[in-house]
Amino acid sequence: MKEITSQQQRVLDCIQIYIKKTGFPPTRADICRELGFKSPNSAETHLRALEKKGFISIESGASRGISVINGESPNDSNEYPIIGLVAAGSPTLAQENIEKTISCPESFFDSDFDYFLKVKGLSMKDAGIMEDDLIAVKKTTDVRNGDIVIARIDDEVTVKYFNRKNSKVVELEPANEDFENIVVDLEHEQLHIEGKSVGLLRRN
Amino acid sequence: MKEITSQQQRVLDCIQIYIKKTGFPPTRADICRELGFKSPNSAETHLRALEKKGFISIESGASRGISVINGESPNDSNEYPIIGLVAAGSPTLAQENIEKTISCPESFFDSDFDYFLKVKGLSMKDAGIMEDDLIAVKKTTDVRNGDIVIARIDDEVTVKYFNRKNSKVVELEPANEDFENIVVDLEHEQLHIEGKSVGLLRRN
DNA sequence: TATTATACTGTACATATATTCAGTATTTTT
DNA sequence: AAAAATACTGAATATATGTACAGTATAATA
Repeated sequence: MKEITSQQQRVLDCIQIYIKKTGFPPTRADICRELGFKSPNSAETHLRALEKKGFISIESGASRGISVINGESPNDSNEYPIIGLVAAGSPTLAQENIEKTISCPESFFDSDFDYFLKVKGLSMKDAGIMEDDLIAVKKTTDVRNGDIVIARIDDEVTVKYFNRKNSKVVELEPANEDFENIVVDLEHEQLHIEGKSVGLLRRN
Repeated sequence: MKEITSQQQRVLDCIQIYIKKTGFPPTRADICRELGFKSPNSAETHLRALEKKGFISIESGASRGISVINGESPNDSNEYPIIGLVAAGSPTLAQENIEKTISCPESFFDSDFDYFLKVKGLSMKDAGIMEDDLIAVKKTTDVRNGDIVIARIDDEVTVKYFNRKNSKVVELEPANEDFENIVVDLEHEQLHIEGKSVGLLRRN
């Protein structure tokens, strides 16, 4: 994406503000009125430049056919389910496990994520994870030592620090001295990594 | 808001999907194409009905001048500033104190809020508030015992539990035994309550 | 039973709108 | 020094689009 000029930035801002106010994009004439241009071609050339540089896309022939690419607060807001950390059973996205959903921008956390997990218990207290906190979980098995993971052994789901000791042993470590490490011998037990924490949300 | 019919719901869904896909609202002809109508007037009458019932608003004369009222994922997403908890100086919304902004739905936390405060130090560790966590702060002086407040004494800003001992003394209590209570004698010191915490956001 | 709302087709037309062409001038890049 | 990009005015035009009018039919309401 090339550099934007200050005038082009003004036009881009104008488009975004117009959409925010009215719900639909401006015409060339609208842009002229907002920014004081006297010819619709002034807007037109700016739009062409913005399109060429990748900031907007223009649907040819369609009136108001402007859409902002990577708009800072576009309709990229999605519904993410809140899943309860039940004692038994993996956190599936099946309807019956979903307590509620939260509307949240896609790029809200540093990494993208798939659902919120509602925490039970205080085993991760010293990591600042309290009861009823919502952990933003990214579904992945690609985890590293020190990551906070959502792990499942048989039907038991827990949130713990991940620590691979060697090819055969993984330790799941709580962040609370009242709890014990869970040592998993991969030769005799199955360990499922459901995902890892990429963020946390607490609502008082 | 009156009851919506199933056909009107189809039209409303069509509009929202169209906007999500293209970035701008559909024309009457677009709606006809999507839903199989053969006359633009079919769309027109549905639009009028939806407007009358309060689901959409129509800008008269403007092409594609449809905007959805209370759209499920509308433009209710606002920019909230992140303010650093500087050792000295109150957290004002002045430009120089704003590190960044976050796009976030207005009703994201249980109460509305005004800004995010980036936490320094571990004095509220046992309340699950860690270094660099973002506290959602609602500007208010209406705080109660047990609330987590953003307090300022002279130029020192801290996050602590609020505890009013009596009419003359307030204690600000950390959630970390390594820290001491701050006892404020209101007759000799000025205590400013900047606001209280209504939520927390952590980005790994 | 009369009236209103819903749910369409089909035609027509004024105007809202995108878009091209012809200029002028300044700045940036090659 | 030439070429390209930027930043406009002004006029012209094809068409995209809203919208009104004329019908038909069924369901809901008063």
